[in-house]
Amino acid sequence: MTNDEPIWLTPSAMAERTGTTIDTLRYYEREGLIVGVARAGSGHRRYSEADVGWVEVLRCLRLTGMPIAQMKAFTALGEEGEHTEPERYRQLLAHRERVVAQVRELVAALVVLDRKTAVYEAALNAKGLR
Amino acid sequence: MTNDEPIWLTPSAMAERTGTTIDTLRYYEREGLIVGVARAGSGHRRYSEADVGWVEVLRCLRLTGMPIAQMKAFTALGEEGEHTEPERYRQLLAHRERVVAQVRELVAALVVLDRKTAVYEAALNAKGLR
DNA sequence: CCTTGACCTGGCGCGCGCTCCAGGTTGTTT
DNA sequence: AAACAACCTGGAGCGCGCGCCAGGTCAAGG
Repeated sequence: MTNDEPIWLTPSAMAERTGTTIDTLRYYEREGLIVGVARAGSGHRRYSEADVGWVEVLRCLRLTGMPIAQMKAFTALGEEGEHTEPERYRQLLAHRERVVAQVRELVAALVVLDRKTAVYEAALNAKGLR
Repeated sequence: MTNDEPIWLTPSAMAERTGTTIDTLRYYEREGLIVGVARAGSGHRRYSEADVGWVEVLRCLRLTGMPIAQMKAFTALGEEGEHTEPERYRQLLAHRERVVAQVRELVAALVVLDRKTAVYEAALNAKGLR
């Protein structure tokens, strides 16, 4: 086992890896969305690969519109232990359904927008043809 | 031509029809997103069917993430006259592309979430089987 | 030894999109 | 006539999700 390579990430590296910012990472940690971040002797954060994975999950949840408060609850469950797995699973499935609904809503909106663009196309064609 | 039936809508009826709130409608009007709303002698708003159609477009734009400022610009173009049609068309197409990108992002996030749920399923199954 | 830059904590600020409130008018119902 | 609901204007307030800044520490390079 050799682990003298940079097996961890600095805050800036972490931000780049996960497509976030340092400020957001600190904010999430303060809110309890990221727990157990290691520290160097200097007090500087040292993110593990596991942290990367977790932040990627967090990003998915945010991107799909989950409020911070809910992400907090979800994270807290994870901290409570294995016995909360069924509940976490349930929450994830519920959120998944919301995301599917979002997609449907977006697609429906696209249809409306397309009707609107069609009107413009017709108008512009009419001008072209006259 | 008979038009003594309720050919227009009161603010509350409008809110219900378009799935918004009275406050939002007033806000949009103040921001210039809705123009030329008729008034009764009392000063009360009287929305037309054309208004309904326009608000539905506005809702689609908002639902798909267009900022108010951009909707404002789009509306202003419409007020400027027919010669802005090509530009409005262009903006609509550009926005359409952003929406498609959003959908793709959501779907990608769904995939990640599904991987996560799969982990829970595996864990829960393992428990069930032991 | 001095500079430079990445990082620390704590907390304030902010843009967005509403949402709500006060204080007043209108118009319908009983 | 009195009550009640719906509407008006102008403006303040708010929740969210960060972003930003001051003032200080730490580590490495020249």
